[in-house]
Amino acid sequence: MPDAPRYAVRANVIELLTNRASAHFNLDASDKAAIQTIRSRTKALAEGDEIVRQGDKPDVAVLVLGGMLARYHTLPSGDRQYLSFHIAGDLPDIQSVFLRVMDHSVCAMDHADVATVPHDQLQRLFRQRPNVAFAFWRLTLVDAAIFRQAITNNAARSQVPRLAHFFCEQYLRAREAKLVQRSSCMLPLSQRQLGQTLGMSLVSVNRALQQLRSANLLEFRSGALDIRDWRGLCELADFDATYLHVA
Amino acid sequence: MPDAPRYAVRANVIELLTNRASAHFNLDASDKAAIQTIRSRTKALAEGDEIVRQGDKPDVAVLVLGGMLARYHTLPSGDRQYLSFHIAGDLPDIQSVFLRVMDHSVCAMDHADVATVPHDQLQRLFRQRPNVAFAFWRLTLVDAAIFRQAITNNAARSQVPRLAHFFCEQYLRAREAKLVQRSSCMLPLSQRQLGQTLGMSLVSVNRALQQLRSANLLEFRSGALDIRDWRGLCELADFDATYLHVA
DNA sequence: CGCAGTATTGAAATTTCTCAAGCCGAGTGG
DNA sequence: CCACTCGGCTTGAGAAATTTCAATACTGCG
Repeated sequence: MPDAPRYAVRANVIELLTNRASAHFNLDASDKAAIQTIRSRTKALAEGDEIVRQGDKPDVAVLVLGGMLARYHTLPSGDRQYLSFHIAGDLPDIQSVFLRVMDHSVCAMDHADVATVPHDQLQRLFRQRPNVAFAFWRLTLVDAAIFRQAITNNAARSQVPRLAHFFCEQYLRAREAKLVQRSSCMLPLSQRQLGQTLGMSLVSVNRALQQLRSANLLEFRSGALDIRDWRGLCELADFDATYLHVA
Repeated sequence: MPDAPRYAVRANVIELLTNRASAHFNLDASDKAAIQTIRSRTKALAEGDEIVRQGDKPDVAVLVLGGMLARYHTLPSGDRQYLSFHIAGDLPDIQSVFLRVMDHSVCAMDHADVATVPHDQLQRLFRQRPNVAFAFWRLTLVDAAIFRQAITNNAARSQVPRLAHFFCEQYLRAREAKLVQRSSCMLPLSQRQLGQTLGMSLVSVNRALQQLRSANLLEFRSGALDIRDWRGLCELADFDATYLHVA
């Protein structure tokens, strides 16, 4: 028997999809009804499980129900570059509906539950319901805006602000998904993985973390991020949430 | 009277749009006919002209007819981080159809000609012709894939391969747009701007360039890139074109 | 209890940046 | 036509940031 459920799984699929889509485009009743026709399969993942790999040609897309997934490039050295992290309600590989070959991989950072939705169902839905298509299109556009910000973060900010900016983003996205409890959210990354996200060495991550801690801006340990001084953190990070295009 | 045209301008709009869209999704005759109803305004830009700025809420999108545009973030220091460069056929800010506020700016790197297309026309077109919507959606997804690659390039590759990778990408995209002539393409960036793209100092760019030159891989000067050894360059850069999702 | 993976620390090695000066080529005005 | 200027390119060298190496804790789990 699989692990005990860490959160309600089944039946969430439609609700998550509908909520997420509604947040991005005005949907009417028929749009929502159309989303209800989607049929998916849920699946439990263990830490490190790869759900799709660079080079694959999947015929389903993944919806995160709980836990955290990551997208990453695999370098010839075998090293990873993490690109983004995904929480409940995200569709980390929805681009695969239109881009046949995966240019990156997707894995679970921790236990996670996902639903897989066949591409053809999604494409049919998008074809019949332009509003729904626009909603998910917008989702992928916000995704791209986040990637742009990551370019700037990795290329133009020095290490401490860079790390701070990353935390701001994760925290705000978690809050948006109602996954923040008392100023803290799940963030199951090791310092090494943080380094593979931000282009920093493990040692540098460690030292940057200490600075953030000792400035009393946040705590980060055992897979959770706890914000102590949001204002201060944003200021240090030069964080402006516009690019997340919330609301 | 404006500058003499450096390439055919008018009338290209529909052709460029149709070609670009067809490259991304199978269009039938009615789809193409619908694209023909698009009405646009053409505009000549001088080097440095900003066409939209971070924070703007534009109601038109831009199609590049000739020359080169760039997208960039402006940092609080006033410094720029370039995000991507765009050539004939590209729609650098099509995301603005669905994301109201610009999270970055767009400027001309050189003389450029563009057409502006009202958002509402595009949205109407997408609503009536799902295939066309899918084509342009896919375009934005390739864009995102390019951003992902830039994250990896800036964060995980050392300076010489990083610069090499950037050149590979620009060259291949130019070739795709039929803008390569005898192994060379336009690339009107100064070394400083190259640095603001790749997160390198001007001096580092200069030294990395010298290495690429002396290894006989390429020439780069006065706004043009000339490839001498494509194989060698790709190898050095660890360049794999999959992410451009050509064809 | 002990292993394995992760975190922490110090110090040397390396990369990269900054500063500063000289060069070169295109455009300008005398 | 030439001196002048300006921006971009090139070069050297010291300063700073960052990585690597290596050794030592710490922690959760079997």
